[in-house]
Amino acid sequence: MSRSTVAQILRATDAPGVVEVNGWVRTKRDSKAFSFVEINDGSCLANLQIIADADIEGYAEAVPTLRTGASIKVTGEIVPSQGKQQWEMQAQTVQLLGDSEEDYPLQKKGHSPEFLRSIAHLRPRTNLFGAVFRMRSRMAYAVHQFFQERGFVYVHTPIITASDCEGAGEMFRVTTLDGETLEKQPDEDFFGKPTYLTVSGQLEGETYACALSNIYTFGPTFRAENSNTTRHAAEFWMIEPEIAFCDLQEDMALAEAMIQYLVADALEHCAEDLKFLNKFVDKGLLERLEFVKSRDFERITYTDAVELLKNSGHQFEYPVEYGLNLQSEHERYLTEEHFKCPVTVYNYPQEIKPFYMRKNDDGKTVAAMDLLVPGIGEIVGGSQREERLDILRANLGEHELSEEDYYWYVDLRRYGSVSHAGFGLGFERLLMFVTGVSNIRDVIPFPRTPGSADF
RNA sequence: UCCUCAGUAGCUCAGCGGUAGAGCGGGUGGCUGUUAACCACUAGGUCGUUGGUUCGAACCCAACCUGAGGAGCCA
Repeated sequence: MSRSTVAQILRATDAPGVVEVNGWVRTKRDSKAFSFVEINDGSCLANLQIIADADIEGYAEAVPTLRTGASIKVTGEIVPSQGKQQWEMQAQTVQLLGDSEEDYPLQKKGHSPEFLRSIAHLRPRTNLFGAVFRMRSRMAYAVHQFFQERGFVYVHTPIITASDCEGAGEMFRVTTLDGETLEKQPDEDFFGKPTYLTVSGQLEGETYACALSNIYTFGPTFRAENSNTTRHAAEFWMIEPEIAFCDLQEDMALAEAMIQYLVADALEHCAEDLKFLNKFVDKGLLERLEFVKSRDFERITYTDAVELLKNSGHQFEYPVEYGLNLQSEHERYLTEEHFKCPVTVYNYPQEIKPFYMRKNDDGKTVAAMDLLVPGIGEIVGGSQREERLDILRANLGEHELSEEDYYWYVDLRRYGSVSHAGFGLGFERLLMFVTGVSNIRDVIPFPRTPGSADF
């Protein structure tokens, strides 16, 4: 007899016969002579309903005291259900694998996401988190598929780094020294110099793009910002492609194509989970995803966006002025009110952007872009990189950065420099967009946020 | 970091100055096909912490802790 997953059984077109299945009890309903037991093994959203007659092997030991959360092994024949599901199991034997104590916190009823965060080790057993994390896995696979199909090379940039990708945020210090030694003898540290957890693999990624042409990274990223919002985490996963012989227009096109590819992949491969999320989490989800999949994204320059906002007649809390950063409310207006679709804003004033972004011919702006989506805001940030040696050196000076620290980055411009561009896509923000889940802490298994690193 | 709101049973919440409540979950019993099953009975609480006001505080005041939402920073 073969061991089956719930997904294999429920997706069968022909009756699978007698099988063994293992899982965790979601709910049980007793009658006098038999019990209904529903089990879930995470292989899909739906449960398998098991009919356990009171006289089968193992019933007396296992079933009467069976509680939600317990793990069981059941064998039996898969038969058409008399109820609303297609298949159910007529059990022949049942065995308790692991009892669940009576204070098991997950109930059949809905729980708040805040409560479920406090039991992050058990929340994957819920429908919501099962759906989210199956989709997380599928989206990670689709990211690789998207780039591999296009001939991109996957590069593992370092987690521990001595270089700061300016503009990316505060860094976590990595050290083996105690506080006092760290202050007095920093050169005695493990690496002989101050080191940090990476805030971006971009600078290292550029070096590989300037050799392998098209590369991407996909790995954990760390920001020590004291950010307390629904879309920031101290540890998150980021995808950073870097493309040689590429300008900003191509860069934007790649970012847009990637979002559409991932949305289409989710619609095709996560239909059951999406249907659930559409029903219980975000009623407009499926409609929005279908829309994003098929419709071209909008593009607007920063300068035009500022004009548009100024002339919108809309009262904003914060001022709209050339040279100021666009606030959340401005970005929301663009993507949610005005265009009502994803929008890429590009060509930002150089004063508000980091040293490595390429100066445009107007002398005022740099070739930067942010891709904004409704409900979340910025999901992608990218730019064409400054490939001209003299201008890059001048930029370093203007930002009071030392060329010594960045010598290897500058070298790329000394030996066969080429135009190149790239972007960073926040994997969790993509997941929020694709699942409709509104808090980043609910799309990463064990979220790390200021003051919180449990589990 | 700033602003706002909230902490009462395992969970969701009611009570808002006068003896601590409900539904669900748990336990016990019943029920021949259920689907968040149903019916009956039952156990379960330092009302976030500390201090204050009051004859009396879950309730009013202060500080702190924890959580959430918004802002900034960004992915």
